[in-house]
Amino acid sequence: MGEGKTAALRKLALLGAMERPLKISSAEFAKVLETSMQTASRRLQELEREGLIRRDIVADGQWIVVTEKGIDLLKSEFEEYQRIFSGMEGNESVELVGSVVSGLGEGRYYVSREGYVRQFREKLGFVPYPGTLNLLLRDGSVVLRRRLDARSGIKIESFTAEGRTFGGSKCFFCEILRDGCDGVQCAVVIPERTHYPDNVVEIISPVNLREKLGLEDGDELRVKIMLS
Amino acid sequence: MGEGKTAALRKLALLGAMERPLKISSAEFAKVLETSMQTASRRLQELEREGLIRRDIVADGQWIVVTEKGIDLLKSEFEEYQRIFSGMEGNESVELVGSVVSGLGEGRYYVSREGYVRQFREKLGFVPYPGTLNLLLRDGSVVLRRRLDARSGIKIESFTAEGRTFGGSKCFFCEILRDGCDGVQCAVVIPERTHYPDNVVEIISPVNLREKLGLEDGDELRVKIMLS
DNA sequence: ATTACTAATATACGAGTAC
DNA sequence: TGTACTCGTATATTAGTAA
Repeated sequence: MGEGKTAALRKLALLGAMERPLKISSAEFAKVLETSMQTASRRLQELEREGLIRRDIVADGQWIVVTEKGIDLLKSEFEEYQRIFSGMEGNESVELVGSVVSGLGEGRYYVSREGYVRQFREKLGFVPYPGTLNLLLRDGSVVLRRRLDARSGIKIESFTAEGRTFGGSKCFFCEILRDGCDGVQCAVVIPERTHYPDNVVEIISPVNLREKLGLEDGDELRVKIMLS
Repeated sequence: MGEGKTAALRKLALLGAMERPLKISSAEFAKVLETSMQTASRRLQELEREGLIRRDIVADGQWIVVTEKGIDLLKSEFEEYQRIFSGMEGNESVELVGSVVSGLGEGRYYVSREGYVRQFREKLGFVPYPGTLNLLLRDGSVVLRRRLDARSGIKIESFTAEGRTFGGSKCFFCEILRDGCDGVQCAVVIPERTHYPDNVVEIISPVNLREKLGLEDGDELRVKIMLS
């Protein structure tokens, strides 16, 4: 019936077992969890075995207190919910992991077109080094990246020049999560092309990131992308 | 491995499926949940069957969006966590359910003692009707009531009069959750006696609650007790 | 009353398979 | 590639029992 281990821990916390020892019997706890007495008893054993609660068994029940480790576990779930519900109104970020790959040199060409450069300077506040740092996303990050699809980001308009059309894109400020990268302005650029792969992100920055960070193809990189 | 249904729903929400349809395959979702592809697939079926998500299955995956019902479920879990963690710093409350029972008339005697009345007036802001409304707590509420043990409440000092000692107690403001009870000042009184039963609460109020609410023995009543 | 076994049964999981 | 079966096995649950 219940949802298992953390649900049990959560109920104990709700009953105040984080603040002080809580006196409760397995039968009473079973009613709280809406399960059998045996399962309630077993849950308490499990939680104790995993160091999430401390118990003192007495004749007519047990005194229970949630440990630091237990509180940490609850906190991490709480933080997930905070991200879910506060993320809806703004300042949110996504962390992606991927490995450095060489593009086809296309990035270099596109990023330095005058029509783009002017918009980058005005909307991002910097003129990018002519070239993009391409990241091939790891499994889990591909799905996370799709969060960007829901966001409008910073719009870069399409324009015509040299007798052709250069498509629009959207940008998100980001941060390379690596030592010596604090304060380096970066952004991911996501072209609006309908058939753009979803397992790659292109990063631009005023500096040559590849050189500054000594990156080789295949190196893993972690990027924090601002959704707001 | 995972924690089941709501954990799956939570992950979907974290991937942004509350805001817009999320494209994901069972295999990808399996990696997020750290489980098998089959289980991931089954989870999505279950969530759909229970109306927590809506699905659109296409050739290369599925589009998923969390329904209103799903959002409500997540919200209710989020609120539990908020109660756990914000409750720690103050303005918290506990809702108890119990049935009205007749006391032994003791309440009437004690509550009207001058030494108590003076303190009630000063510390609670009202002079109670001479008599207490006794609630025999329901199963689940007995455990919840123990949260009051962790709180100091509003202290009523012991005193001597009529050649004997009248023991101390602590009070908590409360609110009767029933129509026509808005704004009626109430408080629960918990004597300090060591052998006081834990399945009963005594409520005082400037008015005769029994009469005002037309209560009979056995009627169920819901009370919201302020812990701060 | 408790907690916590044991053993029978119910449920959940994941490899294999179909489409 | 996908989703979603089946089916053998692992895990979870609970009635009964012991202490």
